[in-house]
Amino acid sequence: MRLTTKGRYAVTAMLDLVLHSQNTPVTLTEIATRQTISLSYLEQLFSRLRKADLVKGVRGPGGGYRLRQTPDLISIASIIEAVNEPIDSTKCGGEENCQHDSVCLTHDLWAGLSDHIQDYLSKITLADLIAQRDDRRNTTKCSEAIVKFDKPLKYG
Amino acid sequence: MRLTTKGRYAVTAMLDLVLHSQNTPVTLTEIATRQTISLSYLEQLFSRLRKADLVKGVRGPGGGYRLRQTPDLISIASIIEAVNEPIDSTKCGGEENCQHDSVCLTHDLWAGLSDHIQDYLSKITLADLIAQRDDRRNTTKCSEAIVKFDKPLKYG
DNA sequence: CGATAATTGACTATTTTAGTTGGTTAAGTA
DNA sequence: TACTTAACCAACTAAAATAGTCAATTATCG
Repeated sequence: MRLTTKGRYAVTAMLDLVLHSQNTPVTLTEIATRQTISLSYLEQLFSRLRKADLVKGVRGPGGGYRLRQTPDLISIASIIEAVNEPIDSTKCGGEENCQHDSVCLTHDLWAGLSDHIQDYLSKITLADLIAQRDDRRNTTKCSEAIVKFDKPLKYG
Repeated sequence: MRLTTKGRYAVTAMLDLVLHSQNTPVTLTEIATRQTISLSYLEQLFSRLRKADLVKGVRGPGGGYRLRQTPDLISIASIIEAVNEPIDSTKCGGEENCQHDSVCLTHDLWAGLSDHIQDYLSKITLADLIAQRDDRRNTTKCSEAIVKFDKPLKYG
């Protein structure tokens, strides 16, 4: 699992989507202006997020994007995986010329690390991040408009 | 802490350096041919590794590179940090316009993740990887020439 | 002195990331 | 039906990071 700014953009956008989800879908234009990410780049990212079944696009006026599941079911790992190309860790996978040299050793290390991060991020969901935010709001001076979830949100 | 192929190259090269360290320094040309990394790219990487005091260059015939410390004192984290640009995680650090929005939340997440990986990789040393390799050699069919450390190696 | 190999810097190529442009398609609204 | 909205799509450009090339300098060994 690679960690680049691309995944970070995707997580930011998804978080924005959740935080501003009322019963109506959230448009990419809104997210773009709020998070200062270019609309077209968001389109690329959401194309992948949609294909990974994390979000659902709703066309036409009043349209936008909506989560497919509740935020507690969407892990950070799944978001990052969705936007990144699958990694090619099969360089010396099971080949017969494998000599357990430094290439192989590094491969093992990276695979282990990847698993580790994967494990870590798969246990953190969008809901966790929001809960963390709510915890903080009490102790900080930040005066952000509170997004209330007084009505049950639509998903899928 | 970013995880890219650059750090992976650096770790691979450092591992190769350790595995082929007799009492004489190891040249970049050797590492380049063994690991199929371009010499000039290795030069760039080792320039940084040297500035981070992980290796020491020895000029002239019979020269090459040598570890500064014993392999059990060189963590994977230190290698990756050495070759990567310091990350600019100060986008919304302590600014007054911080609203704990999704940008901030993602920042917190990333910072936490970075710490986590840092912690994980700082506990793995080059010596650990070699030990892992030695464990494996007994159970595999690989017939790599064994690098014996029958003489104490020079460092620094 | 001559060969070796690090050291340095400028420069090029490739890939990834990010953004732009210009459409089409679906759905809601007047 | 016409118009607007906003997803969806594809080709293209720009910027950045990664990877590699080339040429020169410097230290050291024989």
